[in-house]
Amino acid sequence: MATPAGPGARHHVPALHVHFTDTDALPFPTRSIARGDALYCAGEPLRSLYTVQSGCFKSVAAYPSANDDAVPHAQVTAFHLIDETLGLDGICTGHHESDAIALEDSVVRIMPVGILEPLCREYAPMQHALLAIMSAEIVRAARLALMLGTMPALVRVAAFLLDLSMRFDASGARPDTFDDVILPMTRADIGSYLGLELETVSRMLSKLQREGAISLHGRQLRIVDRTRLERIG
Amino acid sequence: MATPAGPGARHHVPALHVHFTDTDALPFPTRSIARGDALYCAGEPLRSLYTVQSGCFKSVAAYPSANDDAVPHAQVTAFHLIDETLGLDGICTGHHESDAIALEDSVVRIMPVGILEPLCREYAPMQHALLAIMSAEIVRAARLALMLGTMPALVRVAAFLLDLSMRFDASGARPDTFDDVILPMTRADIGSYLGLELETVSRMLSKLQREGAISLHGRQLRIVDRTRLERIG
DNA sequence: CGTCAGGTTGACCGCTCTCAATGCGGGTGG
DNA sequence: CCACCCGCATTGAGAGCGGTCAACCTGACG
Repeated sequence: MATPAGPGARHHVPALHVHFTDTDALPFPTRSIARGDALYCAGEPLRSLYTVQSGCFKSVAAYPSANDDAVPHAQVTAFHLIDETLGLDGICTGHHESDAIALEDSVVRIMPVGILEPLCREYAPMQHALLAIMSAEIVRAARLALMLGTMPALVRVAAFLLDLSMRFDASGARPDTFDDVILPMTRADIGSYLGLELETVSRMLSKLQREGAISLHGRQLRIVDRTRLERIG
Repeated sequence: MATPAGPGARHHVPALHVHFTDTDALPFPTRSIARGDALYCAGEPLRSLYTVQSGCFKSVAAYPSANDDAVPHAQVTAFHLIDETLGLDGICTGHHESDAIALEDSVVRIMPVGILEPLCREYAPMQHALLAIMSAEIVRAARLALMLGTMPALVRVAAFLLDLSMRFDASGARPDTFDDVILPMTRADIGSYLGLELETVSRMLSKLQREGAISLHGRQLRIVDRTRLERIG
């Protein structure tokens, strides 16, 4: 690897979901979404990008089975925590490519696309930030693909927990300490995201707990031995 | 799926690797790369984006194993055909996240990043095109992840062949008919991209041939029964 | 003609999926 | 307050897909 870095080097790009710090001053409107409701659905015309102010979302991409299965494969393609941006996948077609579902009662800041492009033409830092966010999203998706293509289940789960805890910590929104996280999604969501069945996720979590890397009660997760977890993931 | 579409609907976003049509008039310089050489390597500072004028590339992402394996997992994350753009993953960090290796003797058009952002601020269509390309790359990577997470080997290989043939056709560069393609990459490259071992790729190709969907001799591929292939992939 | 990279095919085994049973917690209504 | 239910989670047993190892084949090239 050409980028030298210390332990935990894999995560030297922690802010994969970058946020629009420069727009904090701008009076964008907000919108509240109840747990389980959709912020937008696949196929809808793209009206805005959204930044999570509170709560949490998952992006679900549906896959039209060629031979009209009644079960058109679907997969969670991303989780979006506080300060992270949703809707980027819709820019290319002008339509959303996935559903965005709230995992908790949530609030988002609305950035209409019609305003966004002219804004970026005026403010170079804003343009740069948008490009950086999109590029980071490309990198994030590519790493996910890499993980799904090459890593065994235990490694995927461990890496997922590390990534999630870092992002929760970055958001600074939780009273949780660095090592305490409440998982906002179900085992099925995690499994879908990682390309595993929910039973496999559960088994790997149990295994990590037996090995002393984590402790968990339901969705309450504590990272007991981060070093051990990093060695695995 | 909310977007209605005819057969082959999955590929209703054929131009996943969009190209800069609006810049054709601009006198960007070009560079030639010999087969097997690197256009850039991971970790290098991002100087330019590149559009393929002739030839073909693969992007290879290296993954630093936590416990310094001598074998730091690596995976092909993309193939880049004519008119498709390389280097987008480096915008977020200012450094390339992957190696770009030429699969044939190739020529690229060079677009310095220092010029790109000011240019996009002046020309709205160009800005829009760049955002569209990056968004499309996000969608492409997410779909790859989806496929690696949910599809069995035969489906992955079939979908890959369909995707590749469409992109070759879109480039219009080959004398090949729609159904004739010369695969520029090895079985190992395909396997790495699809999260499979090269033996599995070979087996799936043989199976598709036995079933009459394709015929292949080495890297010369002919799609005999596209409908059948689409039913699988 | 030998060598070597790339490709094909076979046999075996392990990881993960599948199916199924059980456990757990938080609601709601009797 | 308890019974019941329902979504979610855990755990086990068995099967299958794909990884692994190995042998062999093919074609290009010196």
